[in-house]
Amino acid sequence: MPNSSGQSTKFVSNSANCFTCQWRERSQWSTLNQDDLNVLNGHRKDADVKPGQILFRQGDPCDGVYCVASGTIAIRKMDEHGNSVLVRLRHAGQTIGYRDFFGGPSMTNSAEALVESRVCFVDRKAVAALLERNPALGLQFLQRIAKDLQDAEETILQTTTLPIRTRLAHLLLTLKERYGRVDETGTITIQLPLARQDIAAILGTRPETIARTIRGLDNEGVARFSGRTVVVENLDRLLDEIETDHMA
Amino acid sequence: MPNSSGQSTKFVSNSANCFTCQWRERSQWSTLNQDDLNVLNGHRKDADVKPGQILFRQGDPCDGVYCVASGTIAIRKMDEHGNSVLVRLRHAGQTIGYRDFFGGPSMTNSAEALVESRVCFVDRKAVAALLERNPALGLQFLQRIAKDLQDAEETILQTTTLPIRTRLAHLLLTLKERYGRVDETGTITIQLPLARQDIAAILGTRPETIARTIRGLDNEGVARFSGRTVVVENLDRLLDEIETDHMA
DNA sequence: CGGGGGTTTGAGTCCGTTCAAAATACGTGG
DNA sequence: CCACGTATTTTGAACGGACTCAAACCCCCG
Repeated sequence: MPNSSGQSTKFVSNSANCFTCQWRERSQWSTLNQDDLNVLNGHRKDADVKPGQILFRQGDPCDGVYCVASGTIAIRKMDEHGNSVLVRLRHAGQTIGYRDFFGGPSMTNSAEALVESRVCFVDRKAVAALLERNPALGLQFLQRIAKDLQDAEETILQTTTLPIRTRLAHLLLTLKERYGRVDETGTITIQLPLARQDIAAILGTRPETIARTIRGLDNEGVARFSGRTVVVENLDRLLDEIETDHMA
Repeated sequence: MPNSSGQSTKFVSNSANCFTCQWRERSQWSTLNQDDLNVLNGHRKDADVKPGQILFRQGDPCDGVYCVASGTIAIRKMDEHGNSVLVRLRHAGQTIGYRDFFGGPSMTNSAEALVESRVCFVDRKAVAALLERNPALGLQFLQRIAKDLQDAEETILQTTTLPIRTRLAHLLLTLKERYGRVDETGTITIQLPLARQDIAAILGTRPETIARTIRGLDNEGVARFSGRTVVVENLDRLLDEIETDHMA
């Protein structure tokens, strides 16, 4: 059933450069020395991907790993009935596909650009060679997968216990870290990289519910929404949404 | 808020033995040679844990990893409001706590015996020493965490898309693998290691809902429940529950 | 026999869904 | 730059699955 239509992105360009990549120090590649970097950079291809474009599909063979140079990528998982969720977001500087690189023969989910992005692809053999040369790299991946698992368990807990409004507040708070800007008065402006239906897919609900929930937050002045721009004037109001749980 | 009451299990006994452990070949320790096994066995303690007894709590420092010699252990995660879910089950032959061993300083969830069990504990330093001696061990852990992450994502997908009845059917199917017995007529009998409230905690719902859902399956003859014994006479009936989705 | 935790059942409510339609945003070509 | 077609978002009304609260039941154990 997977890999039903369309084609995955072809990585042919070579305009990026690992040596000058601003994200390298914060990525798992930070452990690589100059020689290693030469290997990495030599086996790297990149591509410019447009919103909606697919990097790879669930079920595709795992040919290597992907690095996000800029933009935002959605990782989706679907079942045999066509149900799907947006499992996680990957941002500039993050790597994609390493779980399946170690875990299984094929991709267990698909990757799609949400906004115009630039992505690098590193061939399977190159990754294997680097792991051989530099054992610390494996530990880096290990720690990242461990973190991903923590996040996934956090998501499980939240989706089964918290109402959608609270989960949306959580999402806004995490998006704030990466896409938010604070002005002198303390007002926060977030440029969402997500369409409404993608917000729905992250929270595991329907677009209609998201529209209503957003309207609710907007009406009550917790956050002002217009298109993909969110303005939060009073951060405490938003924090209250996740504190109180609106249970007790 | 975590680690609120009671005390974790003390591991003092030394009645188990890694060399004769029947699960070793199927575990990540299968890569260890005789010398390595000596290290492992020398730094191992074990304990007999009763139903409801706690191995460790969320927030505890991560002092090492745990091996289930027999029985079933529940891994639970809770948030600051007291909400909790049963994130996964660990059975005889499986290891516990390796995610936090690599990922973070402290335990991100707690472990509790569901039935009378025997569990080994391996000291943090011993695990580190073994990883040093045998790099393949790290890869083994890597693959297991990757698998755990796959399972977690599968759970996320199911909890957000499937109704509880279908999820219960899924759960029964997986429990069948480990706790099921098939007689000559093809009838399957499953001895659940779980109380009703734990089934609820796995599916992310309330005990009342589980009681009603079980009653539904029972009434319709999909599976007969009495206490912790489940009898499935026609496996196809159960499989239909997850096939059709009862959507289209 | 009398707790006491776990399970079941019942009735009412609510949150989120479904289906359908209107409104808005977006991209493309004239 | 505007007009048009398409996709996304919003709104409405009705429905339904799971939750809440509460009581009864059960079973195991002392």
